[in-house]
Amino acid sequence: MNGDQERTRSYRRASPDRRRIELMEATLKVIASKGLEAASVRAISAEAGVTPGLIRHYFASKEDLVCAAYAHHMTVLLEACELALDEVQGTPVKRLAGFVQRTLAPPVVGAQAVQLWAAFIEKIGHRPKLRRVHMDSYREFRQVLEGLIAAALTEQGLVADAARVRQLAIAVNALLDGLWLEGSILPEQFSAEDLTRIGLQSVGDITGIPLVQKDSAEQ
Amino acid sequence: MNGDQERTRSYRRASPDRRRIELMEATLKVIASKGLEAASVRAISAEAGVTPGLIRHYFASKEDLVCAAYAHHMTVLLEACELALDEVQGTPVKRLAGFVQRTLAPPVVGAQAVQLWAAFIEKIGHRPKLRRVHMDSYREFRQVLEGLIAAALTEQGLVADAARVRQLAIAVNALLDGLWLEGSILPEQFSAEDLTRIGLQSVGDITGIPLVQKDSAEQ
DNA sequence: TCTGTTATTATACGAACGTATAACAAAGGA
DNA sequence: TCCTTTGTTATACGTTCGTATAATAACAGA
Repeated sequence: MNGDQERTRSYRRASPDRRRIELMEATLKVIASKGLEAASVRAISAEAGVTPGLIRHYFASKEDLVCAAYAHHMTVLLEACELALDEVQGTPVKRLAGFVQRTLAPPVVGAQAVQLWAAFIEKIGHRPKLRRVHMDSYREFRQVLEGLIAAALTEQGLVADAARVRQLAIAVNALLDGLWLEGSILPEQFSAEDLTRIGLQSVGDITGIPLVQKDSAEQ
Repeated sequence: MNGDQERTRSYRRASPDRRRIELMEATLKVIASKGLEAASVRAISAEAGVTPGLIRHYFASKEDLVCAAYAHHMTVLLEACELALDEVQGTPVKRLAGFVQRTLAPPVVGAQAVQLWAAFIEKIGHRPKLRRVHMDSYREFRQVLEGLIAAALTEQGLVADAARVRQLAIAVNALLDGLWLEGSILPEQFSAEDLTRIGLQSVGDITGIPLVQKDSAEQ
């Protein structure tokens, strides 16, 4: 019935780099969909379509795999974020507004994303490696935000020293974090429009940069 | 050497209600200090000073214990929050400012608190009971915030309909969540003064209610 | 003081966990 | 075509997990 070519070949090799990524992404997928408890070595290897022993061939321990998966996840998110930023053309103010909108919409907002995030946050208290990854990611995200805010302030003719820009970035980052969290955890409570409207309005209030046009005028 | 009265009595009974609470609080303590992975039935019972079998006498399963512990934790937090609110006297604006300060300072801000919170958030995606507890807690917290904001707006002579108050409460709640999160996860990055100053300033910007006095004047 | 109730302990069982090791087989170079 | 390399599977070990059941002991009421 079936092609007999598959009968004789019981498995296929993959390049080491490719296999490592497959295992890390399988880890992320299992944690996001089934939860941390269900993310056993056996479940992860099944998701990746390999046998459990292979994990030990690429990672010294399960903890190493989880740490690598987290770092990989953050790297991908950050790169996607920066790529998306390049696509947003226009004035600095419009770039800031676009960034806020992207942060508060799928796929950034989503149940699986927050599940994954919470799973790693829970471990950060005990794992120095994970803490380091989190610190670096947070710092880089905030620096992107500082750049956007500084440029938008300049465009608006507002003056702000570095300390003030840093403070604004911290506040905006916190606001976006909080909206992202509740929008992801309780999606039935907020519509997508609610989230972006509140986000744009509040970021505008905090920074003093109007991101949402008043009524129908001033387009 | 020791009093021999303890020799003959190998254990002490406790009232059912008392023991239930002890087990729930031991659960919270283990999760907060050692993490979810370490929170086994044996570790929890050891923390509570009893044998593992006793847990099954009070809870049908470990999952039941964890759910009950989360609900208990949220109840205690909310009650403490409301009690603290009663202590803050003064004008509605000062009450709002006091509430923000309390939210962004210990013991609300802290590594163990965020660890506990993340552990439960991670489970919410799979456990309807936990999701319900989270929804109720979030709603109640936001309603407290809405009351504070509405009163402060009225004091300032500002008009706002219910929808706008709700939107402001969502934004303020998100901001406080975000500041609380990063302040708890990376305490070395933010001083306590940073956190409250940014919080008061930003909440003031969002709501249009000045919560921090300008320079040294207008006291 | 005795007796009944039940909170608590003691012990055990099967399953699943992370890890270790040896055998196997797929691919590349000679 | 054969041989070497090593990615991959197969199997197994010891531990710890959540849960179940029987024995024990603390306390209340007669």
